[in-house]
This record gives sequence, structure tokens and C-alpha cells, in this order.
Amino acid sequence: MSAPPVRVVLADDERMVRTALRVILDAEPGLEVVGEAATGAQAVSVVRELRPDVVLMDVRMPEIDGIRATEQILSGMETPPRIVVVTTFENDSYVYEALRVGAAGFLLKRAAAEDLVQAVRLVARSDCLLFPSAVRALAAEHARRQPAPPPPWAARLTEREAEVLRLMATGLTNAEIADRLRVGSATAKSHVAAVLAKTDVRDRTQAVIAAYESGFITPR
Amino acid sequence: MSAPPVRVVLADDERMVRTALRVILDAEPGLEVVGEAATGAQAVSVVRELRPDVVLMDVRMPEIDGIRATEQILSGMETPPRIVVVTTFENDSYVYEALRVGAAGFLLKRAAAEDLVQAVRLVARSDCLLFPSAVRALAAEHARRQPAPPPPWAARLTEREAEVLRLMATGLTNAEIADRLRVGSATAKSHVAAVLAKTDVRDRTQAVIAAYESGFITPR
DNA sequence: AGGGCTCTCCCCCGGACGGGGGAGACGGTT
DNA sequence: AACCGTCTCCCCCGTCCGGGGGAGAGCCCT
Repeated sequence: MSAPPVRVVLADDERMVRTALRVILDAEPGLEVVGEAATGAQAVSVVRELRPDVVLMDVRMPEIDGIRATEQILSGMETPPRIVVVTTFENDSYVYEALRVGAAGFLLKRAAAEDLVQAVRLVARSDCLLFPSAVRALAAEHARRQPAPPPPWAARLTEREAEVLRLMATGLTNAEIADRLRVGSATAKSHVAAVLAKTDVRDRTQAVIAAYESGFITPR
Repeated sequence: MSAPPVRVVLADDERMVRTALRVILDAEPGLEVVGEAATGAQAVSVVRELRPDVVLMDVRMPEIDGIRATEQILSGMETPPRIVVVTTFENDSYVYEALRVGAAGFLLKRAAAEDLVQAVRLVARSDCLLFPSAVRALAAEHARRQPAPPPPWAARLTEREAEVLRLMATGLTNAEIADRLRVGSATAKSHVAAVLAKTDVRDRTQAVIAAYESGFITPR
């Protein structure tokens, strides 16, 4: 293991936190804390100057928060470091923000020292993302959308009716649906009527709305 | 470090993969491969019997795939193991599926041996999630929704027209919109006409669809 | 003072839509 | 054999919708 040490910069507005992190990381062979920053603005300039491999970035900081600092660092450098965002609460919307701007990882402040060390090592070596239980929230968030609560009426629709509803949701008229299905317009009409009855709505527009709202169809 | 070893079960339909994983993991102090399974069904029963700490679960397996096996294990045991889902491609929709059913982590087969070991250690110790670059996709997916691409025609709508479109998207008729806005039905009608023209659609249903698809309004 | 935009409201008209019936054909279940 | 569900198609009828005109009041900007 004669690999060059992983160079780390700490960005946190509280001196005690920086010190604690430095003690933990410097005690590890192969890890080296090369710089610190107490504000987002400082973080940006320090990182530009020192070009570390990894940055531990606090979210809440004066002047510029960790998210925007991350954004600026990643967009302004040709070989940006891997940035691990650190926060106290896992249900922060910061999680999503951090991922959106391109952070490589996410870490809770209450993480164990070993987790911290392994997080830095992993992030430094690959583009792997290391996560605390915060990702549970992300996963839950995603799950909340994907398997949308099964539409109660969807099960009652026949194959044909479901097909008609999908066509309705593309903005087709009864005649166009009939053409598409190669059936008479009267048939399309009665299928539409069945859909309206089973979804318990008044007109095709409300049916389409119900389809979107229930997750029967999804945007894009 | 006199902690009891982390007990691992491997589930993969290819013997060579299982062997490779076993070699890597058994070489690590503190890790112990206690069982293997070649199908999803086997995985479920083996895990129930051996009660390991961690399961490395392949996605593609005969009989029952890794996702459903994960689901069954997690729902059927009082203290289920942490399950790390393993796959070959990072852009699989399996990533989302795995998270949805409650997998603790996600790993690529081409991950380095050290990453694998650390993944197992991390997952065994905490409820942390360890991720490959696959999470990039998840993050991107999430980001793709949040700042929805601004509708091109939304800017051209007047305040009143936008209001009318939102009401249209709740399934109201022209008369109901008029009542809601405290204006004559002719007025609501002409606003609707303006919306249809500016959104370049034929009828109110297509307008509502455009509103959903463009992100002008969002489900739920 | 004039012009442009928005909001308001009116007319007529044709077509699409939705409600109410009914009915034949097919397949599966009892 | 009788029944039910599904898909297919037909009739009539009233309403809502969208297209085409036009027009007056208020506003802001030049």
C-alpha cells in the first residue's frame, strides 16, 4: 500500500467539528487533512487552491451554504474533488439538493468514526456513493412515486377499457379511438361510457385527470 | 476486535460468481460465508434457516428473481438480514425496485474486491446504504423531476388564463369555472379558448394533458 | 391622444360528447 | 342448458364544447 495519501479538506463553520474530523481522519493511515474552511466561500477558494481528493462539506454554513459551494466547486474546476456532504438530520431536503448538484456522497454527523473513514476511502477510490440511512428517505421518496397507490377502479376496468382510457389520455376523440382500435365509433363510445362509469367521473377530461392523479398513467 | 463475525449468505445462480465472492469474503477476518443459494426460492429458505447478518443477492435468478426474494425475506422474518442487491448493469430499473422493496444496499458485480468487503462490513454494522455509481441514476432521476423543464407556453398565458387552466385541470366545465371565478360563462369560455389557442391544442382534455406533461401541474 | 393588452361579455352555429335505451356474438362458469 | 361478462354495434336526444365573429371598459406605456 504505497499509494499516495488521500488528501482531504474539511468545510464546517464550527471549529470543534473540524477538529474532531481532523483527529479522526489524521489518525488513519493513507488519509491526510490538508485544509479547512469555515464558510462556503472559503471552501470554494481553499479547494481551488489545494485541489484535494475529497471534501467533507457541511450543509449549513454562513455566506454560501454547502450545496451552493459544492455546485460552484464542481462546475468551476476541470478535475473537481469528490464532495461528501455532511449534515445533522437525515430527513433534510438537503439530501436531494446535494445529489442534484453532484455530490458524491452523503453523511450524517452522528455517523461512527469508522463509517466516516470508510466513506472517505471509498469515495476517494471510486465514484461510489456512500450513504447513511438518509438514502432510505430517497428510496422512500422514489417508491412513493413509482408504485403509486394502486387505483381502486383500475382493477375493475377490462383490458379494452384500460386501453381506451390510455388513448383518452393521449387526447384522442371517440372517433380517433375507434380508428386506432379498428372498431366502430359506437363501440369506442360505449367503452368510453364504461370508463366514465367505473372511474365515477363526469366526462373524459375528469377521467384523464383521474388517470394522472391515481398514477394509472404518469407524465413524460 | 473480538466482535462475532459477520455471517453472509450468497445468492447467485452462477457457481463461479458464488465461489469468487466466497473467496474474497472468507479471506477477510470478521467475515464468514455461511451459506449459498442458486435460486430465489433457495435464497428465501436458506436465509430463513441460517439467519445471516448480510445477504448478497443477485437480481437475475431462476424461479424467483432477487427482487421478489428480497421482498419475501424482508416481509417474512422478524429480524431480517440486511440485503445487498448485486447486478451487472447500473442503469437497471432493478436499482429502484431493489430500494423499493427495502434492500439495504446496491452493488455492481464489477466492483473492486475491497469495495465489496467494505460494503458488507458497513451494511452489517449500521443501516447505512452502500452504493455504486448506480445511485447517480437515482439522483438524476430525482433531479429530473424536481426542477421540471419550464413549459414553453406557460409564460405566454396571462394570470387569468393560467388560473383557468388550473381549474380546467380539476375537471370543471366552463360554467363551473365561470361560477368559481365569479364571471359570466361567456368570459370563462373565451379564457378557455385563449388557453386552447396558446397551448396549441384542440380541446380541454388535451390542454389538461399538456398541463400534466409539461409539469405545469403535478399529480397529487 | 393614441395604441396595445387584458378582462369582460355577447351573438350564432355545427360537431362532439354523454345519457338512455337495446341487442347480437362469443367464451367461460355453474 | 342457462348464465354472466366482455366486446361489438345501433338508435335517439339534449347538452356541452369549441370556432367564428365582434365589442366595450380599464390599464399601461409611449
